[in-house]
Amino acid sequence: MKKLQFEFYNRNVVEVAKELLGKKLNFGEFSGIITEVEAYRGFDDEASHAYKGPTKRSSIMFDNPGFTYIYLIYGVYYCLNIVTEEKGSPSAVLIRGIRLPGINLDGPGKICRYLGLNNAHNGINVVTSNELYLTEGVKIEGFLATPRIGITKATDKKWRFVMI
DNA sequence: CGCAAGATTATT
DNA sequence: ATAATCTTGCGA
Repeated sequence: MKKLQFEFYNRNVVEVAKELLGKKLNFGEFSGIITEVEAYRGFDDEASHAYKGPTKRSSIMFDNPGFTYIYLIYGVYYCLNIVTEEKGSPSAVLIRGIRLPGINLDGPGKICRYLGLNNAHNGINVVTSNELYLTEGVKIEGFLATPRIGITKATDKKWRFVMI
């Protein structure tokens, strides 16, 4: 199946987040439908890792779209993001939920634990990689927009999107 | 150099 | 409600 191209990711992060719902996430032998995402954008979003400018961890969010951003949270769980928007415009979509045949994964930590994603998979180009990439998935009925989970700042932004 | 807080989850 | 557990980021 054809991979989602550079142009898909090179757009407003909120738009990309919404459209990622129903898309298929392929990693090795795994292939699951994305059911829940959150958008994070630098500069005007206090909850973003990129809010205070590029750092060692968040600098990839400032770079080209279509790359993975994987980080360790609370020293315990990894979270998978896809970088969006043009170089210099920090933003990323956090993958919070996917559905595999026979199993439902809700929560970014569970996804990475189940799939075996870790910092070795940080910075993968999902447009060209054959190990980790996204393809067209299912047509969705619709989605809900809610405040994001697990953050203490910018909770007024409804940038969490859940597939119905 | 030291320390507090963090885009989470399982358990009490 | 809280522990687990470590990297980042900020202050001294």
